[in-house]
Amino acid sequence: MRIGELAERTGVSRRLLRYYEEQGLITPTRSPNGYREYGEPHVDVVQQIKGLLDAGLPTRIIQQLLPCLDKPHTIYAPFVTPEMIVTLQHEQARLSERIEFLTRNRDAIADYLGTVLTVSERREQVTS
Amino acid sequence: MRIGELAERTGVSRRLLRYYEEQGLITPTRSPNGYREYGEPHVDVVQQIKGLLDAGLPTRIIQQLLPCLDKPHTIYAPFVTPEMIVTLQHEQARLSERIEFLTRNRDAIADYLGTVLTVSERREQVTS
DNA sequence: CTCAACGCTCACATCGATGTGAAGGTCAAG
DNA sequence: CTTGACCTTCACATCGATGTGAGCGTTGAG
Repeated sequence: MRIGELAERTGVSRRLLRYYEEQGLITPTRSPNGYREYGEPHVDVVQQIKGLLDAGLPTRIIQQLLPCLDKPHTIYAPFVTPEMIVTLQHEQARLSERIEFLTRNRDAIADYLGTVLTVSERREQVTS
Repeated sequence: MRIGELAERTGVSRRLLRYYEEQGLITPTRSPNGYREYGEPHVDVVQQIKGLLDAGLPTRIIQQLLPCLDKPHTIYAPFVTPEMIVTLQHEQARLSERIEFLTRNRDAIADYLGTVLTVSERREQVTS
């Protein structure tokens, strides 16, 4: 498919799709006329990128993460440098921290909403 | 305490502390000489802000979140507008999505590392 | 008294993610 | 053959989060 369709199906602007490419996150092939050609898998990858991006990860990191995020692991140990492993472990830890932090905050909001809604409910009963 | 100490204790630059204030996230008092004066609780609040910020939330949202993130809920239902509640619920849902997404990705990395490390371990045994 | 270390404001710079638009190529339908 | 809807590249603009530094006030120690 071409860039327009991919943009529509992923909700990511053409501009950004080209940007992701420029950042080395995706590498579409080119038709003879120079148009970018994307395959079906690109839809998921772009969603992935989008998600990681607005989770606050920079493209630099995403680039390192992507290769190990597609299900059938096509890259084996021989191709993975020790530095890569360290980076991954590091990034994994950061993700865990992030998750814990967000969970704590979400739960705090839940608490708050729980209290607030209970109170306004009680008031409703009184005034009715 | 003054801005320098707070910066040092939170790892957030003076510049950013002033920026947070400008965005309405913290409101230090002022000494007679015009210096900002922070209290002990500000340390935690700033950490909170920092965390939410690099989890990708914009200051605009953080501003709405903060009031319901301090433990003793000092603000009750009467002061909470229905719009606020809707915003909070919305933001809570977004946080949940984010958490799920990050968790999936972290687990994928864990998987990958598991595979990779197992393989290189096996190779180690063979070559040794 | 003076100097270093801090504070203040203000403004301009940078960086990454995005938008927007110009100038032009490709192609299918009328 | 033209027109409209795509595509291309390139460049400049914007936005939020940050850095940097100028110019100036405050304060405490030597």
